[in-house]
Amino acid sequence: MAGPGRPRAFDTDEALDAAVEVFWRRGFAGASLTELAAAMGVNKPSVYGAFGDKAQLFQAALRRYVERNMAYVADALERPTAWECAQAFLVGNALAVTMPGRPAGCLSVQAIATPDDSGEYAVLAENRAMVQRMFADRFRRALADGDLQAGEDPDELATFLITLSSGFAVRAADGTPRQSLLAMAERAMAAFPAPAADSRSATFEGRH
Amino acid sequence: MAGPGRPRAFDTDEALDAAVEVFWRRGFAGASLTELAAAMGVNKPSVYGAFGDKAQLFQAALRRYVERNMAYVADALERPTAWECAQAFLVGNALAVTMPGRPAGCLSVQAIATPDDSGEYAVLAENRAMVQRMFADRFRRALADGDLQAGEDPDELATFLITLSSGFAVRAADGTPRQSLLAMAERAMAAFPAPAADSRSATFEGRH
DNA sequence: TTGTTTTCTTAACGAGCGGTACAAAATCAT
DNA sequence: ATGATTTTGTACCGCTCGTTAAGAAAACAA
Repeated sequence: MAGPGRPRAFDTDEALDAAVEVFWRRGFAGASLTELAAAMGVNKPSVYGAFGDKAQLFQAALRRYVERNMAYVADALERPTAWECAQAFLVGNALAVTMPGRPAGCLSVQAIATPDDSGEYAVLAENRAMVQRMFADRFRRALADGDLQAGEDPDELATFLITLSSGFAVRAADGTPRQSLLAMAERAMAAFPAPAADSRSATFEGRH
Repeated sequence: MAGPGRPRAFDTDEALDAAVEVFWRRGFAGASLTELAAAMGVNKPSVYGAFGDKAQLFQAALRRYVERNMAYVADALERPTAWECAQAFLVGNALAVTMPGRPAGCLSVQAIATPDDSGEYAVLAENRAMVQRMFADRFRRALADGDLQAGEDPDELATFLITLSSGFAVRAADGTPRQSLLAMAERAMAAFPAPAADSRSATFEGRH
């Protein structure tokens, strides 16, 4: 496995995890390479050698974040009904943005406030749009399955979920406690069509 | 009115309006004093002379923004019922964050992504908290008036509204069109207690 | 050993940042 | 006119940013 040349003196996976943490707390522009390199336990030129420039490092960190801290999305998409799918997403998001011992909020929402800073805003917006598309497709399938009543707009329902989760991220960063977000997830589900008559009261029990 | 000294060569009100626009588009950290001064049509030392440092300029811009672009909040708080109040707020917010010819999103949400940049994050979080408190108080009064059914939590309802509006701001900045946000406002109101039996279907008509 | 290759450390680069010194210019009061 | 006072324009300060040049150090292959 090892070719010629001096071996790398740090674990790139651990270093990337540390970078995720810093980007999560500080955002893209707010995270300086000095702070990043220090948190990663590595000198700045080694960061460039291993990950490329700041934008590439951020995108690697975003990928890592998605697969490590947004697993609840894939989880929700596999639920049998559209209603359970939506509920699992909102609850999973509320939990994810209020994880004890991790930065409050969502890297994908908080990392960049405003457009034009570079291309990074587009990367995050595309990430949000992708998640939205996945739920819209799921709801389209639910419509075909008859699991969602005809006349409902799958795109509108997906937008509803992503908008709520974006709000959750902002509020979590403001310090809103987990329980408040879970209560809002439950309330919001009252606006989701066709509670399917059975699952609604049961699934929230014992959660808070 | 005019004391001694050379008279100011620019209109401070117009200059502040220009600063609002820049902070709104770029955020606090993203707006450089060079860009601010250029947009204000003023040299940098004159900005300091008229407004103080960047933080003070930002707070003046925020105050201006609140009174010029968040009038829908005071408007909503004066509605006769809690339900109409909530609906007016969500619709007003959806319209405000998608104003044609103005930056998409909300200055109070977008301007600062992450804490610790200085004290500015706290200023904005306090602004959001204040609005939330105003609605919680309004809903407490509604409870006393019997306008909101007993057992409802005014703080939870207020948090629900602010969370939605934060989500609206993020989504608007992503390019979500006004109609989508209005549809979400209407949908979210299905989760708001006690539609009061009369007003719900009527108030949304002719809006989109 | 002697290259070859890769990573390491140190130190610095140019650019842009928020903020300011300084003197010329424009107004008031006397 | 003559100060006193305030704003204006220019030019600059120290600092931090992302990024890189340069050489020492550590592995492999011959």
